[in-house]
This record gives sequence, C-alpha cells and structure tokens, in this order.
Amino acid sequence: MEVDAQSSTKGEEEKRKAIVVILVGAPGSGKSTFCDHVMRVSTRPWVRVCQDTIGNGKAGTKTQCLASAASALKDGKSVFIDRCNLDREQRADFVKLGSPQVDVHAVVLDLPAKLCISRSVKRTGHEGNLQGGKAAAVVNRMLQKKELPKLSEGYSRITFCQNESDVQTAITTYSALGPLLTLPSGCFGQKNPDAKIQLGIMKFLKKVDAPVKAVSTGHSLQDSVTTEITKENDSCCKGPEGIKATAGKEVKEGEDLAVGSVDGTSSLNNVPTLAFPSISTADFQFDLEKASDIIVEKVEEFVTKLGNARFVFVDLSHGSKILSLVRAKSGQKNIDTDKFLTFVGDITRLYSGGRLHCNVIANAANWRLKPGGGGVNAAIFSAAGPALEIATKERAGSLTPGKAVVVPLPSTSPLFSREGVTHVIHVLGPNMNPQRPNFLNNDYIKGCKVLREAYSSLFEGFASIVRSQETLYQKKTERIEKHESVLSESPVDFEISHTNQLSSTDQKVKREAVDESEKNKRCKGFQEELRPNISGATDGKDNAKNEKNSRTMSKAWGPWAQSLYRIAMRPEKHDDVIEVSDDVVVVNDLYPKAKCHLLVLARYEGLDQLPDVGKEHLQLLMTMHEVGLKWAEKFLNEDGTLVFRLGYHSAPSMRQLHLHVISQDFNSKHLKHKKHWNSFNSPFFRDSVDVIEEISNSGRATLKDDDKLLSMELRCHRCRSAHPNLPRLKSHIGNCRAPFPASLLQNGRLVLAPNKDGSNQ
DNA sequence: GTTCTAGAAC
DNA sequence: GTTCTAGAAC
Repeated sequence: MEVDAQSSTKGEEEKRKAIVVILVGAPGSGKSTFCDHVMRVSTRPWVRVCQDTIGNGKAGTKTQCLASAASALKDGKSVFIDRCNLDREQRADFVKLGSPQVDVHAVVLDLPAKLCISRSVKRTGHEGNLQGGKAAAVVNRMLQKKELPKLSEGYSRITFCQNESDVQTAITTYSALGPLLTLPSGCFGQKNPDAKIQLGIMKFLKKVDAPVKAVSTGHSLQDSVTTEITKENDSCCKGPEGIKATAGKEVKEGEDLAVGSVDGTSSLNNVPTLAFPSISTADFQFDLEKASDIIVEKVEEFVTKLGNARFVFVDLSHGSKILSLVRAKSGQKNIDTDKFLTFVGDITRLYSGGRLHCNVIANAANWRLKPGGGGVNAAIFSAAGPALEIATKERAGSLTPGKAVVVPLPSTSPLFSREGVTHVIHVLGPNMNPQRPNFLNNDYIKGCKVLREAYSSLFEGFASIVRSQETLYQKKTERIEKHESVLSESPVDFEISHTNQLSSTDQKVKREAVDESEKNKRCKGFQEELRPNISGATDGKDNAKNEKNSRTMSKAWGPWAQSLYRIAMRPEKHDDVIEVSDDVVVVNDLYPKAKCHLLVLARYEGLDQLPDVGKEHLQLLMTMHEVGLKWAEKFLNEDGTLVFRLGYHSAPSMRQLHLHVISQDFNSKHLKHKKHWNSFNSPFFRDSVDVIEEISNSGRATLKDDDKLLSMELRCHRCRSAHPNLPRLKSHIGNCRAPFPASLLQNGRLVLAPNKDGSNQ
C-alpha cells in the first residue's frame, strides 16, 4: 500500500536503486525471520548479510559484514544487514554504504523484551537451561543500550515495528517492493494507533529506561572524565578501578562519620549536603597552608550556623596535600565529623562512584562561567551537559573573585538524574598565578580576604538552599503538631471541595467530625455507627454504607475489601495492630510482599483511597508519611541492608486510605502475581513524597490507575532488566545488586540506612 | 486483597 | 507433564 511505482520519466539507474535495509533489534526480535520472509517472495534481488553466519561457524565481524554488503551492492543487489545494530555507533558504518544510487533504510524490530528473551531462550533451549538464562542476560544487556535510529543518522526511511502485526505489515511492504519500485521516505510506525497497548509499554519503558541508560553510559564516561581531570591534578587514579578503590575507602571513612548523623526524625539519606572542591589552589596556585586554614575556618563557622546540613570537601587525588591538610586541621579543631567530611573521588560522580549523595556541588568556576579550562570546572560542565550552561547563563554572565552564584540544575542534566545534584554553586577564588591575567602578585593579604569571601559566598549560597528547604519542612511539621487546633480553628480548610463533588450531607458529616475537635469522639462516633454490624462480618450495613458513600465514591467496595476500614475504625478489636494514634493505625500487611511490609491507615471516614484525598488532608498525609518513616527507620536500625519505599496504590483493592511501607527486597511467598509486582514497581505506585507535593501544589494526586500498568512486562526495580515470568524475576531480584535507578534515589523516595557501604546497593 | 482453576505456555 | 497466568468468585 505504501509502494509507489516510480515515474517512468526517471532514468534507468535511478529506477534500479538498490537499498540497504539495516535491521535493528535484539536477539530474538525476528530479524532473520523478517529477511527470510521477504526474500522468499520478493522479486527484487536481495542479499542477507548476517553476522552470525558470515564467519562460517566462527563469530563473524562487522568488517566482514561491511565488505560483503559492499560487494552485493556492486552487483546491483539490495542488502539486509542482519545484526543487532542497537546503537547508533554500530549502525554508522552501514549507513555510509548509502549513496545517490543506494538508499539506506532501517527496520526496527522493537518488540517486547519478554518476547525476544523467550524466543532466544527457546532457540538455545536444546543446549540446556543455562544457555537459556544466558540468552536472557544477553538480550537484557543489549536492550539497555538500545538507541532507536533517527532519520538524521542518514536513513531515507525508518519503519518501526512494535508488535507482531507491525512486523507482518513491514514484511508485506518489503516483499512487494519489486526491483523498479521505491518506498516513501520518512518514519513509519512509531506511533501506531492500532497498537495502544504496545505504545503504553513503550512509553513506560522509555521513561524507566532513561536512568539506566544514564548509569550505563556513565560507566564509559567515567574513563574520559577521569583522565581529563587526571591531567590537571596529577592524580594517582588512572581509571574506573582507581576511582572505585579510593571512593570505596573514603566511603568507609564516611561511614564512621555518618553514624548517628541522622537524628530519628529526618529522612535518612536526605541530609542536605554540599560537596566542594578546593578553591584557587589548583590553577590559581593559592598557598595550600593558607588555603586549608581558610577552608577549615569557614567550615567551622558555617557548620554551627547550619543545623541539619553537611559539608564534604572533595579532592580527586588520594595523595592530595590540600586534602590531608584540611583533614588534619579540621580534626584539630574538633569540627563535628557528622557535619564535615573529606572525600576522595570525582565530584561529578559522588553518588554513582561513591554512594555519597550530595544535593549541592560547588564548582571552582572561571570568571566567564563557561566550560573548559580543565580541572573541576571542565569536569562539572562536561558531566552536567548543556543544561548547566543554559541555567548558568540565566543566572549570571560572569563572576568576580570572592563571589558565588547558585544555579538550580535542570532535571534534564545527567548530574541531576544520575547523581541527585539539584544545585551547582559556581564560585570564583583569588588568582595567585602569575601566568594568568589579573593575578594578585603574591598579595596574600588581599588573596586571603578574597578566598574567605569566596567560601563565605559559597556556604551562604548553600545555606540559602538549605533554609528554603528547611522552612518548608518546619512549616509542615508545625502544622502537624498543631493538627488539632488547625482543624478546629480553620474549618474553612475542610470546605475546600476537591475533585469529587460532595453532597451536602457528606459535607455535613465531615464538618461534624471536624467540629468535634476531640478525635476520640470522632472515632467513637464511627464506632457507634458501626457497632451493630461489626459482629455480622459482611452484611447489609456495609453495603448500605457503600451506597451512602457511593455518591462521593468512584468505587463500590466488595465485602472482602472492608478489612482495613474496620481496623482503622476499631483498632482495639484487632490483634495485629502495632500502633494507634488519633489519625492513623499501623498494621503489618496480612500478606506482606516483602520482608517488611506494613500499612499506615488513615482513620478518616470517607477517605477510602488516593482519589478521595484533597488539600484538606495534607497534614494527614504528612503524618502518615512521618509514621511510616519512623517504622522504616526502626526496621533499618535492626537491619541496615533493607531499603524502604513509602507510597500509595493509585487504585487500591482495599477500602480506606493506606500508605504502604515496604522493603525493596520483595522477598515474600505472598508475591505471586504480575500485578503484585507491578503495583509496587510501576507508576501505579505513587511515592508518598510525590503525593504530598502534588496535593500541596494542586490539591490532587496524580493517579496512574491504568490496568495496563499492572500487566506490563516484568522488570527488575534495580537494573531494569526484563524477565519472562514472576518466578524468574524473583530469582533475579534475589541476586541483583545493581544500584537503584536515579529517579528512585531522588527526593527521598527510597529510605536507606545512613551508613550504607554499597554492598546492598 | 486471596483462592481456585482452566487452559495457555513451556 | 509441569509451570505459569489470568479471570471469576469470594
């Protein structure tokens, strides 16, 4: 149908244009089958260049494929390049086969990972299960570095196939392509309206793949960034191994320092932290003794000013003199080791390379605030990508010595997504280097003054970030503390109607509940209301209640869905309750999906699920979060290897708003179904921190309650690898130690032990 | 939410 | 034959 006969006015050669079709797809995606089908019926002369078979039994090479393709084109034949071609670089040489006489197409077999895996497993099945497992690993690894082709790479046509029916269409299209015909140029099939399900999956995969991609490419980046810096700082670290070793050692040191740095109430890995390099001592040749005095002096000053914040002095080189000077002098001054630590490593890889989360990093900038110049400045601009340059330009055009500028880092920056850095503070120190313009000619009186100013500006900038976050936090906690009075003093809060329309009776019910500011009374009221039917298990009363509430509720709850509601209303009747307060009840999940899995239930009548939550419940949400966090931290004290996540199901099965507090091992016999997994590991699961933010901003939580989310393919929550079924996934997650995706590591979505040694990452 | 089970997938 | 999924009933 897309085949057009070329107009007869064109020249003979042009009519006989050959095509190179670069197939793009993982093992098992059906590339060879595609070629076979087309070649079986096509009237066009085709040659299939297959890297698997070109080596006559041995593994073929890319060069062999290129030579074979070129020779076929010479003979006027069209060519299928049958190899994975998943990344741009792999494809580039084949694209170069194009010429005015040769069109280059791509056919992308972008089928679900699960399908590719099961096919490749099948293919090697006769060689035993191990082979199959290996195939799965290979497919997963390849898919993780998948880059979909773009027309800009040099194709005249790209066909995307996202399911079997797309593949069939493409086969038909190419099969019908006779020697004198051409196909229209452009991209086809990327947005196939007939493949909604698949699109849904693709959308999700793209979203969750992003951080994985950042991490994996990060590994290759590491070399270049490291060597770049090594040149400048005559470091002993020569490669990723060096970094790993030194970072590991320092993390160990940091571990000691970090013990007890978390005071019960704060979220564990969430202490605002500034990582900063030594200012002016590298290229600007500031005296190291004097510089270290100033660093320690300024840190001491600001450590006391800033309560809940840490400073990390970072140097790339283990043998760095400035580092040992600072370490020694801060030790002499007895600076709180919880608040100030030194770290050997790459300041652009503190989290990914050293498991140290620093939300703010300082840059030893140049006055133009431009990339380049080597050292920390070059490394940070390079690691942060163009986003930092743009964001910097918006804030300031240049910097004078002694000054600093705070730049919020856009979330598009790899430093943000990979390392969790939210702000970069550029700071310019005094220049003592006679080789550089405007140097201070050994005037250390002025030099020291400017360097002090520089650190003051830097730390002040950091303090402003911390303060802005702290006031937000304090405001929240104050409101929690004043919960009762807030409720009784400002019933207006309760009248803000949210998305669901409340009937006047329901509003009245709510207001009455509020007016009785003594919450015991509030609960008692419910108890009385419930008393007659409690013994009767499932009965008409519950259903009557359902009906009554159905005016405000989007969902009718079956009798089996009432147990949490009952516990919330009458906790004293239930043995499995582990904490009760006026606002919440905490219970162990009856069917835990992980080693630790508990539920924080809201004790509000009519608050059945996330869609019922509005701005008037903000304090309640924060209380639930705090209680959940407290329990997570309690478990973490007992077992530091656990990692917790707190959140809500977009569309829960059980009535009564409940917050899941669940450890990320997912080691449980009760985790049986795909939907169990996906309900905790897809966007269906709404992180408590995000819900609070959304309710606070817009008064409603974003819901992702599409059923497709619960049936989409199974992916490891850490390495994002795909698995064909739940048992396989479970055996994988039992061993997977990959770091969590960056998106989970941000904003305190994951709750970790304070002194992680990386072994449980 | 779970359990049960038919039948698909392996 | 066994494993796994998914839909209905509860």
